[in-house]
Amino acid sequence: MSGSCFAEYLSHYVALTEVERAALARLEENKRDMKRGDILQREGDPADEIYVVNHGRLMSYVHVDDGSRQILRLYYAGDSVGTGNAIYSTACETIVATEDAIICPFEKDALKTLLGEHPRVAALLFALNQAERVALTDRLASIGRTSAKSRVAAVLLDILQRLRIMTGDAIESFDPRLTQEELGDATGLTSVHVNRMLRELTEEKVISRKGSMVRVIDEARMREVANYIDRFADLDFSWLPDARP
Amino acid sequence: MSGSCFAEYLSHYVALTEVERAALARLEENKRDMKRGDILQREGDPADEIYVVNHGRLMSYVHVDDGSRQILRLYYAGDSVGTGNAIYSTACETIVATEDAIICPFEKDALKTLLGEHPRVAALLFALNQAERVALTDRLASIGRTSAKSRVAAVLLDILQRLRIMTGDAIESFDPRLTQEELGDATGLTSVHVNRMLRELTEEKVISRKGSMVRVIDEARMREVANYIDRFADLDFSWLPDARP
DNA sequence: CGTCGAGTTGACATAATTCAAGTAAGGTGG
DNA sequence: CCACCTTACTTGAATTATGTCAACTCGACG
Repeated sequence: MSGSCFAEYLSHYVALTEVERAALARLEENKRDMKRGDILQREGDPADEIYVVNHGRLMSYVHVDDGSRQILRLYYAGDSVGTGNAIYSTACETIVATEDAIICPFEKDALKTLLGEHPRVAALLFALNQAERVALTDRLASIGRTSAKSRVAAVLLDILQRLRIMTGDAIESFDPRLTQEELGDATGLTSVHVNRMLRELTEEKVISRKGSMVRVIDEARMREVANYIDRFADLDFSWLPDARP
Repeated sequence: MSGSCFAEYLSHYVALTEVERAALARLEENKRDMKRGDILQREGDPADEIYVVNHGRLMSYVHVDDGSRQILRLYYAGDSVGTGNAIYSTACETIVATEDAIICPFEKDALKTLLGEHPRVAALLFALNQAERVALTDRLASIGRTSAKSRVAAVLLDILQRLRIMTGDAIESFDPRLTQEELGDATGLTSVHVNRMLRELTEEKVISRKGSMVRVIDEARMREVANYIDRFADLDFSWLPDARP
């Protein structure tokens, strides 16, 4: 099997050397199984480890005052999770599996070695951090400045886009693996209102739904509604340093 | 004078070697003056350069559909700005000075050199990216899940906190250097509503205002209202690799 | 076959926006 | 130094988007 999901995911962007692949694979030596709903870490837990998703999907969230929560990110195979743990001694987000998953924990110290010995990988991680930063700012704009319908469309497109990259397929139909309540927690809405927005999108024939599956019928319209920006269209990794010989 | 604001800022967290300082200072060799309102880059501009703030304050924002905008971040001396440019060929955010400023542009290629030759600096930048990521998720939770008053309080506290770190002083009075409209663009509110929230905070004696100056009178209450989390209290840089000899 | 969580829908409540009409403050040219 | 302009701030009234509450349906599962 693939030695490392992490390496495989990074390979989408840059051709890795064998040495680099091996170094990345070392992060995935340990595996841990998770079932849907299992919690990887809670806010406030000691933050000793970072994780790579080997299989399945997870999400991270934080609680706010009144008991509601904000979903921060969704994670897929190849993503690193809990990277914030690198710089904090306690976790600042809760991480939970949204479907059965396999994750690979590694000690913070392994980062030290990796970054110290593989400058190009360090640069690549820096680059991916930037991508994540931009993804977060896109969500900030979505939640801060767009309508409920737009936000719901945006989160759905976001998931679809990521699944396409993972599978390599031009799918239009997918399972978000989030309840309407969770979609609400991701978009800053209530589950009731998410439901109404889904209904409207359905009535307008932008999407259709069957069970938990969502099919994007009119993708152009969907992107328009969502204010969607394809951040993968424009990537530039030309400046990465050369691999160390 | 200080060779490098960037180095100085990083020194808050890690003792840099002379070699590292010199490498960082090299990024700040060129200086460019800006006046309040000057635009450093616009969304869609070619993204060839990254910047370090030498002096003054800036902000970044994106436009959304209907002509409104979302302010993404505020920048202060020592911050790197436009780091997203590293991985995109066109800029994804507009950057503008909120007061007279001096910024130091450098080519993406300089990053290549820096990250390749100074692994510990690379690790430190990785770490700071994580801090920025967490700051963004805090704002996501603030905008997605808290009331207007809470959001306004949060953005004010955020600015105050950063000014304190910069000046090293325990100030309670400061000038946000943002109009109420801009505060609205940062929090996802209208300027009218920002005004009302400021009034309420004033009436409740949490803050007082004179001209554009804001004074935090009851900081405990302010933090409570804002749902504030001090992300600087809990930092852990112990895992950084050693400086290269 | 009953229970439980998720989804659905309507009626109503409320936070925040929009519109509109002002006031204060700072900058500029005469 | 004053009159004028402009931009930001302030406030009230009406409107709208979204939230709240409550009831009901549906399908999964033991």
